[in-house]
Amino acid sequence: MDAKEILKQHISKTISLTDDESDHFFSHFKRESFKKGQVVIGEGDDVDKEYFVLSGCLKAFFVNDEIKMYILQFAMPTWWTSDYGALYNHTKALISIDCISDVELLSLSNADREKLCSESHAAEHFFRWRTNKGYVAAQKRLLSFMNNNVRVRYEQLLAQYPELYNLVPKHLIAAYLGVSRETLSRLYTSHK
Amino acid sequence: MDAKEILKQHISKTISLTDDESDHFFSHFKRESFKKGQVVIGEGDDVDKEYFVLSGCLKAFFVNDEIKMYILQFAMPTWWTSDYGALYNHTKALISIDCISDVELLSLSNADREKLCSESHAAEHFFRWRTNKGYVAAQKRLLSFMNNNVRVRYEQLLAQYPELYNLVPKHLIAAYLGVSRETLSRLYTSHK
DNA sequence: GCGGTTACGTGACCTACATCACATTCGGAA
DNA sequence: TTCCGAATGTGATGTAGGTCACGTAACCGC
Repeated sequence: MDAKEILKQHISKTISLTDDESDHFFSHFKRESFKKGQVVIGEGDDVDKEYFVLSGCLKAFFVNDEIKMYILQFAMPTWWTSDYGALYNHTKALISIDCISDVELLSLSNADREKLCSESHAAEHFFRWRTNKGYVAAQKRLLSFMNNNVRVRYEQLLAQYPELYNLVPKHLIAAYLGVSRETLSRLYTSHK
Repeated sequence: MDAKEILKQHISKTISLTDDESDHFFSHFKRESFKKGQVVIGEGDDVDKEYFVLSGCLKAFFVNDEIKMYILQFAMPTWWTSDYGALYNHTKALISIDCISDVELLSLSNADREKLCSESHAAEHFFRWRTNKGYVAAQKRLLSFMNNNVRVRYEQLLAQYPELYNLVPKHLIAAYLGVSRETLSRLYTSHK
């Protein structure tokens, strides 16, 4: 399935567009390819674009004191990712994004998103609902953080995204769960 | 300042409306008053409305195993609150909301919000940006949770919302920070 | 194929925070 | 005013998870 088709199917879950509208929407995106390990957004960068994942997996993360890394999101196909704080507020990136595997992306600039939204009520509607869902998911994760211990959070993560188990190294899973790699390692070796 | 004026000033930070448009927008809201301690949304309720706070303070919280309470949000004047997961997905409330002080609210039903958004591109734009900001704030809080210990999170909270110190009991501050009230108490009594 | 970097496990020990128990203070209702 | 429950402080002790240290195995570039 080609890039346009993947994007089209994704947006059609929220809004209906004619083929012409869909083409117009797609025409604002730019295809970008990255190799495993490449940096898409580095800390301190100016952030002008957000990204729609066609294939592969990225991580959006924050590094504290140049030492500890916390992963905010594993971005999988049909997910959107960027440093939205920096993108919306026109500040330097605090969050970095790099590639866990080779990836294919569609990028959309801040200006083009706003252009699409102002031209098209439907586009505005789409982006409203995309963020609504993201907001609810973020609240849910926050709650899980407060409410559940590491073992439960680990099991929930794998239950929801089983493909992560083979796709990403364990120390990154630990960084997503907010624990040390040693603690995560002990979770599934120690019985009970 | 009356309710309409408060709401108007709030939305004018994001979009420009004529007086007529502003009146039309406001006409979909219903004024609601609650006394300290009253429940606005209870766990298990059907959720049909979201709320804009005119005055007072509410808490949006989750109770685990009928024992531990975690506060997701202290809702202050000009903030919006609801169980958005339940509201958007038409499921029963998992989050409860009640009043820390006497409260004046403007309620907006799900249907009226969608009506406003479909009638008015500007309204859709407003709600998109409202959620965008909420999403960024939720990510920031998640990061603070992973990155900072209780003392730092407590200091950040009071630095950002000093009024909370006198307004809400400490055990609720603890529930927001995700720690026991005893631990919070020891933070500011023990030196250093 | 070699050498080094990365991933991962594991033991010993440390620390932040939770839990339990109890005392004290304070605000609101009768 | 009196009383009761809510809010708060504080000691003793338990525990999840962090940190440090070390070893091994897999992977990657040259």
